[in-house]
Amino acid sequence: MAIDGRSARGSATKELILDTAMDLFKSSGFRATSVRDIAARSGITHPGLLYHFPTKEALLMAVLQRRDDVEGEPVDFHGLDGRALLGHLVAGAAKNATERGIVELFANLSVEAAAPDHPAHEYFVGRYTSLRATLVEGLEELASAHALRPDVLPAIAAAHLIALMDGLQIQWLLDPATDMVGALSFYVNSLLTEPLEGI
Amino acid sequence: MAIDGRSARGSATKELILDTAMDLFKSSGFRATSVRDIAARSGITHPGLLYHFPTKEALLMAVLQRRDDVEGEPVDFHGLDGRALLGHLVAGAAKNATERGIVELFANLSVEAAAPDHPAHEYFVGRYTSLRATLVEGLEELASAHALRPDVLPAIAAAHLIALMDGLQIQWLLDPATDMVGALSFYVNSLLTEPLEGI
DNA sequence: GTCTATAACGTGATAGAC
DNA sequence: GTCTATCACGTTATAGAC
Repeated sequence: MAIDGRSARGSATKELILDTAMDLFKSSGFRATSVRDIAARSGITHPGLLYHFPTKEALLMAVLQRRDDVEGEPVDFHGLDGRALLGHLVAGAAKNATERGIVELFANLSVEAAAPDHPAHEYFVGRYTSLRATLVEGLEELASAHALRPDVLPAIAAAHLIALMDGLQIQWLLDPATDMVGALSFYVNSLLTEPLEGI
Repeated sequence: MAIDGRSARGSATKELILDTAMDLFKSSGFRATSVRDIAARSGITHPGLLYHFPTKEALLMAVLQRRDDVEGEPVDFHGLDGRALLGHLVAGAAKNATERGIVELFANLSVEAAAPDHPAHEYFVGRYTSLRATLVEGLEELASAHALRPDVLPAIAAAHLIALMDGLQIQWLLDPATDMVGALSFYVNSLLTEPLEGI
């Protein structure tokens, strides 16, 4: 809403801190990264950092929010037709398979944030609710276009798709030989009367 | 191998510590539980505990091992025919839905243990490998009995089943209204020519 | 507004008395 | 086998200089 893109989000120092934090969260995970580490790599001391972000968890939330704002990735699938939506899902899995750090981060956070008192709890609940709703919508659209096999229930298939993405990530983290993309696209195609092109 | 069942596993104090640790790991998770907490609830001091289990991680491994020994649950599905195997999978999900603490514990550990240097890494890799192999075996048996729909690939379906169990648990932890058992049994029945009785 | 210095606490782990 | 005492470290948070 501001005229220059910077003041809308905060100072340059804030941006630097956010970049550094995201890097370290990716490569080392949230819990294993200390506020001191992030501060040192940002060229300031750790209380200096805590002036900008009062707690480590506030910093985490800012990183997550900015990732959504910048990449628009996690749930911003609206406006796509059903087949494109499923294609993006598979493409997202393929992209994840090139970034182990961020997969670890989100896998860890998803389960950490299961605790109702976790600072990112509401964020993840909203993220999952929104993604699920988008998927149900896309699948229902496909159903009315007779592009879905007749025994597919959109509500259940949506839960399956999300569960497969999460669960396959765990298997892939434990054993990098796991073919996340192959397993996911096999399921996607099992929903459709006509297979998705190019996968 | 010892004559009385006790000395095979350790002293009564060890058993008490293991019980207490499992309780606390279930209710608060591994990382949020301190060695001091476990020791206090066991009626000893924390160096007293560390005499029996030299590190917190050694204690964790002992808890995991004992759970396997006592319940024989996680991967000891051998000797079951394919349909019974799938039934036990669904029954396990139903049982999990009554014990939030242990679902949180294993969900947390699965992703924590994705790090190759985690003390439980090999344990979880072995656990997943073994479960997957058992499932592939059971599904192949069903395939040769023509009990499987013709387009089902055992290797992929096995990965799907494990991923669905893990992924649905995450959704259920974030939103307890999630129907883990329904979603899992729907997938199981979608594999079979004849639906599983009683689900 | 921004940061340095420091506090106050909890953690896992160890040394050595009993 | 269990204890007291202590260590070194990481954590969040605050007081106050610039």
